[in-house]
Amino acid sequence: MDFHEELKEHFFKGHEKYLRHISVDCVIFGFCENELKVLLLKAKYAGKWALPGGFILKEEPMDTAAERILKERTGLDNIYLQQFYVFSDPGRSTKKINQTFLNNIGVKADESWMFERFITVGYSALVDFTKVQPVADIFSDSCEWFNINDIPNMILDHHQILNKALKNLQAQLNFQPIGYNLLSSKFTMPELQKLYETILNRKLDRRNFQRKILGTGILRRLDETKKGVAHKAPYYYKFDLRKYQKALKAGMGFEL
Amino acid sequence: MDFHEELKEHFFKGHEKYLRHISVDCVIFGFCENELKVLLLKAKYAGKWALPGGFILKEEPMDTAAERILKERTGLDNIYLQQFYVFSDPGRSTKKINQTFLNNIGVKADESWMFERFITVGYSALVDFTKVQPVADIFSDSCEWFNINDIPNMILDHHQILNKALKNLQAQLNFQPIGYNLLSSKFTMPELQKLYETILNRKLDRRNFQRKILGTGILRRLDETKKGVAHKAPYYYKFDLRKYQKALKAGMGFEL
DNA sequence: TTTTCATTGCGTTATTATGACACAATGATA
DNA sequence: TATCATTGTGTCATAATAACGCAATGAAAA
Repeated sequence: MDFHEELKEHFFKGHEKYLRHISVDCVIFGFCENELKVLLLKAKYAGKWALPGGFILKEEPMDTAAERILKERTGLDNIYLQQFYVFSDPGRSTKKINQTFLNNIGVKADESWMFERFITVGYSALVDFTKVQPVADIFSDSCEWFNINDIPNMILDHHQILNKALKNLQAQLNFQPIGYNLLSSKFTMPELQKLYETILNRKLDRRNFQRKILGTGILRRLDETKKGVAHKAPYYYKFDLRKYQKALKAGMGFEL
Repeated sequence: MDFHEELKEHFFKGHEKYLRHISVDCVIFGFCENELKVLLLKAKYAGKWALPGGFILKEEPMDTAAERILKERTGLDNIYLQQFYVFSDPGRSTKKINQTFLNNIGVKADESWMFERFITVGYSALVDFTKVQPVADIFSDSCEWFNINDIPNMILDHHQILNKALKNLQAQLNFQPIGYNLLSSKFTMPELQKLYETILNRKLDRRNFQRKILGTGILRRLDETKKGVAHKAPYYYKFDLRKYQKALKAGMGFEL
């Protein structure tokens, strides 16, 4: 099926495949070069950016839909993913954008399930930046990482969704271990601290941070140190998966 | 419009009024006689109980839908209400219950938007028990309070929804003031403590509790004491609304 | 009237957690 | 070989927390 056929199919038959009025939008966080990043799509004809999103198949669990979307945009499986809020403004509709879209590919349409109001469930994902291969979807020209402090214009309420996701992430940081999903398998203490500082958007005391993190017992220090740094070499650490999972479930009273 | 007509209208025309596939379910918490209660409806023909729920009008914000449902079941306005989770199992459908329901009122039906899969958004409400007048809806025989530790059989995943709401409430207790919505306007310290103990399901030290709660500054002690108790009379307190609201927004680092 | 007793208000103390900071060790670069 | 940014480890004062003591209250029992 060629591109036009696929699009027409989606606009005029999509409601036979997907649930109406409900969508899923993903805020995909990555960490790179000491900066917190978010993966965005450039919506065709909207001239604005958008969160990776999609719809729920009629027999599909919502979490699975989010995983599917994540997999399509990043190539990643088995990702830490959770819903964080539902956005339901009655004005949430991409009618104008989608009509322009159809117009530009030479299709006149007054009606489509895609023009209707959508309630969207926000999902938050934490991924290993280095393992992601961004892939655009059929509504988008490109798929790129953006610094959290340098977000472009976005369609609809996507900026609000992003903000809520960030606040959610910040709040979680005090109760749950986070780094496992955002860092590579081994990392140094300064790297982990930078991650926390970036998410919380404030400086932390190096020594107190180390004491508290190690106090939780979720880290295992390796005998290996980082090579090629022009100063004392920091140790590498790994997460102790067993204790990490335990801390995830039990939560950890934790004040940074 | 009589009862039958109203029901048939709902089953066969409801989708013109409401969004398909989406519902809202409310976990309504009250506090009475030192026990945490939840308001449930007895679903006709299901023989089981259910959370008060409903649907979203096509042009209605979801929060407004939840408020509307709450108002209809309790008579209350301006209630503390928040979404806490979305439940989306593909098997979430009241098809069987609703078909029995229609059958019993003499209507044969193979198709109705009400038979389809529903994704439901869970809302949690905190209300003043003494002000509630429980009212059943057209799908229910009765509307009653249940002790949180003595919940009857419930339809679908409503038990899971209730559990999630309770966990959510417990988690909030450490960061946000709660009592204002659940207690009458004036109350004693032991009453407030009982509320906390009931929600958290564990004993708290009387003296430490008082120190911490007062430390937040959200309470104002009245000059009045409780009358007619066979021991030292406790003072009455009120919430300092200004500081209470402030604490709601800012959160309060708080460990019980 | 007096005594009893469960409960309250207000307090103390030991322990633990937290924030702020000092200092020697490291290892590539100058 | 000296320099220097950065790391590992430790200290100390302060704040928060848990555990508990004791006198005061006031209706009910004696």
